[in-house]
Amino acid sequence: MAHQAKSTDKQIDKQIDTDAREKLIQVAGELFSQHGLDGVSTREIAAKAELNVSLISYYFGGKEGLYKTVIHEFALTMHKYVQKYLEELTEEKVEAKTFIVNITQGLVAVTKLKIGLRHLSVILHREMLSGLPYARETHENVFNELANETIAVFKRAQRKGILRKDINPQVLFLTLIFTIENYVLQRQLETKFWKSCPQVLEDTDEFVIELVKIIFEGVLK
Amino acid sequence: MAHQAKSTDKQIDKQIDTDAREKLIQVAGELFSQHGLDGVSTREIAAKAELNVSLISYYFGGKEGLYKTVIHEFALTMHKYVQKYLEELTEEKVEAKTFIVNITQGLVAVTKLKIGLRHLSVILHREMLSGLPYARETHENVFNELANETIAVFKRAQRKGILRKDINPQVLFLTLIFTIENYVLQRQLETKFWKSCPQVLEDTDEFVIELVKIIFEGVLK
DNA sequence: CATAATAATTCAAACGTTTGATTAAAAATC
DNA sequence: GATTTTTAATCAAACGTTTGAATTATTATG
Repeated sequence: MAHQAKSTDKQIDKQIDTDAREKLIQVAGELFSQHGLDGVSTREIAAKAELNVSLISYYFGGKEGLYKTVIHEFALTMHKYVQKYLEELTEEKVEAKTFIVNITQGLVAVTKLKIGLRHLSVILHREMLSGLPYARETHENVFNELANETIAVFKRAQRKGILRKDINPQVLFLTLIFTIENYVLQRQLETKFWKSCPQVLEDTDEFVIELVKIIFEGVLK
Repeated sequence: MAHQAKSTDKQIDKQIDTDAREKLIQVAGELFSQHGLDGVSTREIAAKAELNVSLISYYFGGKEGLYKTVIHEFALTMHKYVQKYLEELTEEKVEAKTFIVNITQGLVAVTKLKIGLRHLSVILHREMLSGLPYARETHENVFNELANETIAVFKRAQRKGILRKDINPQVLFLTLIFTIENYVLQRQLETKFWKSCPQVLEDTDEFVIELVKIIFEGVLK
């Protein structure tokens, strides 16, 4: 009952977001990514944002509302990039010569986008561990679409003789996306999770190029 | 000050664990894996275990003590298997003929172990996202050891001409372990995270075999 | 253009509930 | 009968949220 208005038909984009609203989303994103929904109190968020606690209820209807908003704003940004990425991939110009280059470029783009939105990648990953209680819709709309299209590209490449036909395209996709997902997560941690692999994780381009080399060309011989 | 005793030099293994103590660890493991440390209350744990709340303080010195115990017991189990797995790998019998078979068997073993300890895999993964506040020691002792030894095996295989020398062994390790880690996590979720890949995730052997095929033999041509 | 009326925002204080932990008594065990 | 285990009752602190007043911004009016 307390969160509403601000859109009077005209002037929608003039002041639809107050400074306080944006600040809360930004600060909450950082804190939620570090400690999870239950690990952060509304008072902590308000204190770090230097705003009054009640503004969380005022703008978002409560703590959960703020959390959902953080995820939703992330989904919007992610969706744009994913769309753009998919449009290039779904072209029928799947050729042997440019295939590896296109795949690499796409993976680098997705990886860097996830790194840019690292806080929200962590939040979404934590959501996954709990069964997506607050991010199910976001995931289904954005990520499953990416999965379907990418797997379709692989199947097309198999038909054209670019990829081995005895490779499971779904496992191929999972291998790529799982590796990139964890790479982004580990990269953003202050604690180096795998002490044996320090410098490898610094340069994203280098990592993705190595990843593509391993997966597409193989490791043996 | 309330958590102690129970080890009177003799009779260590007779009654070192009470029924109540074991029940608390088991129930807490499930709940912590579902909702995280901050998402579960001591009263919830006690209620599900059908025990009194104060037993958590009595046996573990508090909620955090119970949480650490859950992780520690996991580490003990994991450490045994990792040791056993590494002993086989560090043999100097790295031969081209058996290399793929050995690697595949090792990966299947680790994957199935992680699936068997799925609750605790989730807890440890959540810990990772928060910077290992309670599981740093566990991770450094158990998992970095696994990483070092595995990477050493790859380097040895490179020297013997089994693996390509222009492959980064660290990225190779990360690709394998990241993929398996996420495979285990997704597998235990009731929510199918990647709707496009349903049946692929059922059979562990099949998944690992496909993974090894992709990574070691390559996907192109 | 100044002024009144209205709406949107911010605030300190307080609400009732839940939290993890403690206590002292009761029960069980040896 | 002494010790260990379990219980119900209780605690202060922290929780998310609500409140009603104060402040600022916007719109309507003369």
